Amino acid sequence: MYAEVLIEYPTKKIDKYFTYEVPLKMRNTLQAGMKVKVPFGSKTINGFVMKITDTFNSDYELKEIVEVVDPELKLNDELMRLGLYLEEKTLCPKISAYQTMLPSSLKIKDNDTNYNFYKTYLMLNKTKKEVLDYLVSYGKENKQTILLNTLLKEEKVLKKDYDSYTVKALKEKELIKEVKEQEYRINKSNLEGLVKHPLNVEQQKVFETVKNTNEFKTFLLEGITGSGKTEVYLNLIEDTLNKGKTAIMLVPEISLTVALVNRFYEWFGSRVAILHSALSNGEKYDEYLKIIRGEVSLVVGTRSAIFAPLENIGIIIIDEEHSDTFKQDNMPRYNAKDIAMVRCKYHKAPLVLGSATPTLESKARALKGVYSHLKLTKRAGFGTLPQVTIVDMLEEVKKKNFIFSDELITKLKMRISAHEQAMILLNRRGYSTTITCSNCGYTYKCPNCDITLTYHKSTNNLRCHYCGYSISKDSVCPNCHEDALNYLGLGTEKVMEELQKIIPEAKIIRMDQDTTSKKGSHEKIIESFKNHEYDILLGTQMISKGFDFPYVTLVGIINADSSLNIPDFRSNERTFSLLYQASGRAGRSNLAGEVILQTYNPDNYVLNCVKENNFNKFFNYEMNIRKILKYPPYYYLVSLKIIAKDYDKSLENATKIANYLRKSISPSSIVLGPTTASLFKFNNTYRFQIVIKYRYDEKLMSVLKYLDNIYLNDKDVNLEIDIDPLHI
DNA sequence: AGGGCTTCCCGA
DNA sequence: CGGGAAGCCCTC
Repeated sequence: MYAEVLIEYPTKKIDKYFTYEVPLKMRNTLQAGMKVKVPFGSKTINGFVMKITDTFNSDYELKEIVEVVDPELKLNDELMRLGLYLEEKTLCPKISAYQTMLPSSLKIKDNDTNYNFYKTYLMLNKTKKEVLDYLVSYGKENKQTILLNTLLKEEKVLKKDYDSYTVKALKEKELIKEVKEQEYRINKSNLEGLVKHPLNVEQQKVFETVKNTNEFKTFLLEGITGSGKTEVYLNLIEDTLNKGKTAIMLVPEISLTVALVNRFYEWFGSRVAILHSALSNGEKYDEYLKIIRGEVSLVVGTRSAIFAPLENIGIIIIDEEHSDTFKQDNMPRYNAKDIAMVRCKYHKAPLVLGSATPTLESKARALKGVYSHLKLTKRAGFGTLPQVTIVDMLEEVKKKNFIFSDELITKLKMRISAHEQAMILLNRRGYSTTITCSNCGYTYKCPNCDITLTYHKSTNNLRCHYCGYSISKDSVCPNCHEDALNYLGLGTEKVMEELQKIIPEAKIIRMDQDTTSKKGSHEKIIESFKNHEYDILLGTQMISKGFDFPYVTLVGIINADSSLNIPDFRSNERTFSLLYQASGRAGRSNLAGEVILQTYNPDNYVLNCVKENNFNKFFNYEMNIRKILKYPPYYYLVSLKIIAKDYDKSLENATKIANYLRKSISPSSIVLGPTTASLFKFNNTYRFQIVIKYRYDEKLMSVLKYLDNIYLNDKDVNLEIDIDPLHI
């Protein structure tokens, strides 16, 4: 008996089957889909069993599998096939596909850690009568008798709640014993306070439509902000679980969705497992065990939760389907939406994609009838859509208002004195984005990347937001030694400082990457703002996502147009979605909401669509651009990045690849480039990019595979292929 | 990926 | 002629 094993080094070079002999003792237990330890070269490392075979015909000597890492964590047939699909579609090593599916705690480096988690309990070691007799004869009361009395009433108690001396004494008298029990680190029962809001007519209709689907079908649920999509999801999941099936619910980022997750615990309690990157390895392992053991029927999580090893899936829901986070930007470059489709097809289950601002791809498919189009057009409850005002900052600058318009300040003051709350969004962290010397023109730049360094005042240093490089700031220009350093560009730190000066009575809290680096800090900030400990929440786009603050009546957006200038064909779409989502934070209760967009381009079409709360108008406008420029959803894209330490080598190879592509793929496909990639110099490597636009190209995949293979063996030049990239 | 083995270049 | 760095190739 032999096993075909993949070695756990995620490199294409050794991503092939190695044959091992299965030792006698494993012949009944070993199965495909299990992790094993195998001798490889000079050491023992993790491997992954792909196949069990009876025959082996080659002449080299085989080694034996050492042991099974964790026989419980075995991938089922569906996921094994999904791994091969992933390799095919994203050109990733097979092993990295399987590594994404299994909890990272089982990767090589943690080889010897036992992730099972135990708690120690104390129990009586004698009959109750014997203990009672002992207590009577003992006569007095002390810590020991208190513990014994408790154990007469309760079967077991946690050891750590009692002092070790008492426990030791009673153990020596053989009156009590210790027992260890495996426990899950996350242990939620149904949270208190469940309120099931009755569905309104629209919600009910959506619910009924999806609920009665017993085949694979993709639904696009387009619902305006505050229209109660979550309520529909909860009902659909409940219905699915009642049918004895399981469900996956994907959200973009869990740390920002604590309230949503709690809502799931309220409804489904211990039937929920959560999976996301902020969990510790142990927590992930436990949640995974619950799923594998069939103890939960609902998995709520981020991107990789789409691989949850559930059986009998009855529905998959992807909330905020327009979010970029569903696509992984390193190996394997998969999109959870694609995986969801494959899994739903396999299980003959419906897939629900929900958003207020769906991707153009999804909406176009819905309009074509490829997806079934569902709509929620009314805010549930009291809320109304906010009034949006565009403020022309060119006019404000004439009045010497460089950051805040008069209107925004007046309204902020008004809202605060009315004891309401406001949010201010600025999509840049730090203090100022550039420091330039006005004497010699020197600008601080990252030595590894081709970008300016951002100044952080709180730490008094300059940082590269790409590679993390940081240096402390000098008091004079490091080049000409003049005291002429200028702070250009706005960051959240500076906006906070200025705002506090203008409205000293306001209690402001800042939320961006710098104030949320600690675990649980998101939650803390959100909680304290929700409890009205602050008047203003100031932050980057992380404050725009799905929060529900009933007292927020004003949202101000500084530099609303800044993200329009990013050279990416999706920047309009992203800007619209960001501004629309942010606007949606205002006026979610019976208090009317208002949004102020500050911009230097007041006539911009995208901003005016936001002002009108008109996604359809934006959609039609943007679709037209995409059609003319041959971008998705009219064309598919592939991006190739050629990365090398040496500039000439990078360009030379990029040119070679582009020429080869033009010759080899279908003439109907378009090859653009090579051009410098958007991050041209990053971490001391030079990066060129080629973009392929195609509609249908039979040869493309095999050509890409061929190129990918060639560059495997080139140690100087790296080729990264991204199929259906979200950023180019 | 990482280790071991070969090759290649330079010094006294 | 030796040593050390750099390149190459194998791992079931």
